[in-house]
This record gives sequence, C-alpha cells and structure tokens, in this order.
Amino acid sequence: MDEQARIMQTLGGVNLAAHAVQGGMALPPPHGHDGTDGDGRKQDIGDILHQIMTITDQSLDEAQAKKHGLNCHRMKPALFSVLCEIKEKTGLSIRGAQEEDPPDPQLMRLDNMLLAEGVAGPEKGGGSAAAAAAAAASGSPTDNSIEHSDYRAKLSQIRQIYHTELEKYEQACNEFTTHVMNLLREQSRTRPISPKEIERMVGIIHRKFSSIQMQLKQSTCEAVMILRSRFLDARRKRRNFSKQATEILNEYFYSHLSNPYPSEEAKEELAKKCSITVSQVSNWFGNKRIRYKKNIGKFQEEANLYAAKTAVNAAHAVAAAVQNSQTNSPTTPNSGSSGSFNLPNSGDMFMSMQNPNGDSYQGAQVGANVQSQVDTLRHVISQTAGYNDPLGGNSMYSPHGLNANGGWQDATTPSSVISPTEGPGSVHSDTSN
DNA sequence: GGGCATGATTGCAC
DNA sequence: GTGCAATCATGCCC
Repeated sequence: MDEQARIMQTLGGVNLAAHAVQGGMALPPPHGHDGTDGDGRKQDIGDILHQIMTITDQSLDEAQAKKHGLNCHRMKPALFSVLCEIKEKTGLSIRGAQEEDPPDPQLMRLDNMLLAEGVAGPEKGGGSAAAAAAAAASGSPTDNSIEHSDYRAKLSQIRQIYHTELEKYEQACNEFTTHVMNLLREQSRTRPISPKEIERMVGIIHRKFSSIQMQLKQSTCEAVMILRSRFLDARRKRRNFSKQATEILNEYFYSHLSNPYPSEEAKEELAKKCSITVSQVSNWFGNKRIRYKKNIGKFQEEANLYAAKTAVNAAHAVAAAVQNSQTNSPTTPNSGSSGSFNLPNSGDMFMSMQNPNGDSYQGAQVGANVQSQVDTLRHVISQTAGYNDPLGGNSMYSPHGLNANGGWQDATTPSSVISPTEGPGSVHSDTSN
C-alpha cells in the first residue's frame, strides 16, 4: 500500500498532493494543512487505490456501491486527470503516431479491379465492356451475344452478392463501433479513457473490419477471374465459320494461290467481311496453306470451282470495263459483284478486277486490266476445260505455285511486304502468273 | 459411334 | 512476329 502511494506520488513527475484532495466516502477526513498532514494524504490516496484494486474481489452489489462511492469521491477528478496525463505520456501517444497507415496497395489493386470489372462502383451494365471486348475477339456474333448475356448475368450475380455482403459487413462494423464507443464512454466515468483512445479503438475496429472486407473483395475478384476464364474457355471452343466466311476466304486463297499470304490490311478486311478476328484469318490461312500443300490433288477440284467463280466475276468485270472504256466514262464504273474485295494497296490483281470502284481505275489502266482478266479467263479455261494456253502462262490454279522445296514460289515476298506504291495489276498479281 | 473436316494451339525455326 | 508442322479438340455427316 505504501508502495502504491509512493508510485502515485512520483509517477511521471506528477504531484498528486498538489491537487485538492479533501474528504470523501468512507475515507477518513483529511488532516490539517501543516507538514504533519503529508502522511495522512498519502494514506488517503492509498485507501482509494486499495479500494479500486480490490473492487473486483467483492460482490456485484458491493462493487456497484463502491463504484458509485468512488465516482462521487472528491478526489476522483484529480486522480482521473492524473491517470489521463500518465496515459498520454506513456505508450499510447507513441502507438497513436504509428497508426497512420498508408493505404494498402493490395486493397487498392482489388478496388481498382472490382471497379474495372463493374462489380464495385456504379453499375454500368455489369461488366458489359469486358464482355463486349471478349465478344469482339470471338468468331460467331450470334453465339457471342448468348455468351455475352450469360457472362453479364453471372457478373451481375457476383455484383449483387458482393454488395449484399459488403452492406452486411458495414452494418456490423457500425453496430459494433457504436457498441464499443458506448461501452468506452460508460467506462470513461470510472477509468481514464480519453476521446483519443476511443478514436483509436474505433480505428482498430475499422481496420479489423476492413481486413474482412479485403477478404470479401479478394473472393469476389477470384470469382470474377473464374467467370472470365470460363467465358474465355467457352470462346476457345471451336465453331465452324459460316459458309459465306469460308467462301470469302477460299476465294481469296485460290485467287492468290501463287502467294497466299494476305497482308495485314487484307487480313483485316477479310476479318471484317467474314465477321471473324484477324488471328482467325491468320489461322485459317495457315491451316489452308499446309493442308493444300499436303493434299493438292484433293484441293484441285475446290480450286477449279473457285477459279470458275472468279472467272465469271472477271468476265463481268471485263464486260463492264469494256463498256466503260467505250463510253469513256471511268467515273461511273459498275458496282462490284458480291464478295468482291476493296483492299487498299494490296497489290493484288484480283482486287483490281473485283473492284472497279477503285480510284485508280482510269484510262490506260483499263486496257491493262482487261488484258489481265482475259489472261485469267484463259488460265481458268485451261484448268477447267483443257484450254492450252498458247502464251505459256502459269496455270493459276495449279500446284505450280509451289516450289520444289514445298514452299510457295514467291513466299519470300508475301503481299504483306509488297510496296504500297504498287498499284492494282502489278507484277505481284496472282492472276498475272 | 466412327471417320473426316476444320478451327485452335503448341513448339520450333527463322 | 510470322509461318510451318504436328497435334488437339470439336463439329458434322454417315
């Protein structure tokens, strides 16, 4: 007990005796003001402390009564302020300084991701942007719309669950915080709890709940990732291209048989026309080249078919060109036939034939085009009806496009590297081979 | 269900 | 990065 008094008197340099300490509860009244009262005051404080220390050893009723007595004790405010002062000067203030945490980068990442996926933040169609982007890279527009809506529905479910759970957590956090604050305020009547400490406690609670929230966000992110991967897997499922798309690709392939390497621009145009992606066009040409090379005999029939088709188109173009040259009205060319291409700078004769709308379709060039198209017809007829080309031109739809090494003769100079300055009907034209 | 067709993927070379 | 070759996986037809 003396020890307690000694501690209280010296702790933190606070002189308890300086405070007005008089009378109270069941304590003996203070002694006089002379020097002899020193021991008495010490005894007084010691008694209070003793009561505080032993309050838990007593029954509830007794404790309540003593608690009330202590609350009403005249020394209580002084003792209270001293204890507050001590608390301020000890670890609390140090800890308080350390609690200013920077924003958690992981949490920020999660928040950003949830925002980007349309899970967090205002609803913007439930991640339609992500789904649309994925759909754009897919092959079949009809199936995409189904997958798209499916993806959106599932993402919407995730969003709903996320917000419900988040709301629950926030509600629980608020309730718990209020409860703890009330408790601390209540306790602050009997023990020194500064507003700063309450604030700190609220901070701790919020941090605990944010770590739970982070787990929720993490789980949501994982769910979105799984959904996405499933969606992408679904896209990976093979689907045959439409007949029209295959026809367009075949037409291009067989009309460029001597050099079936479409330029990037041509690929893009083909992709657009076929409603597939550029990489799908690349895949298609890769597969086609290898399979054609492996089994030329089998593809010969197909080649002839497309050759005949091309010839018909060419014939129409020739007729139109002749008519145009006769009437000398190059500014009013015939419209292109269905399935024609309009690929800028491709350097392919096929294009110039099929695209009489081109700006370059003028004057002297008309004659050259007509001649090329006539040649094409000759080659086609030679393949389909045994026409013997008296000019000794290459057979357009024969395997002659392949060299002895199994590669295409001009495969080293694919159309992708043809100079853009070359106009239609250039020497790289397949039909001129 | 089996066989073929075909789009996609992978590993390699350049 | 592109193309080739092999292979896988799925769709389609019988």
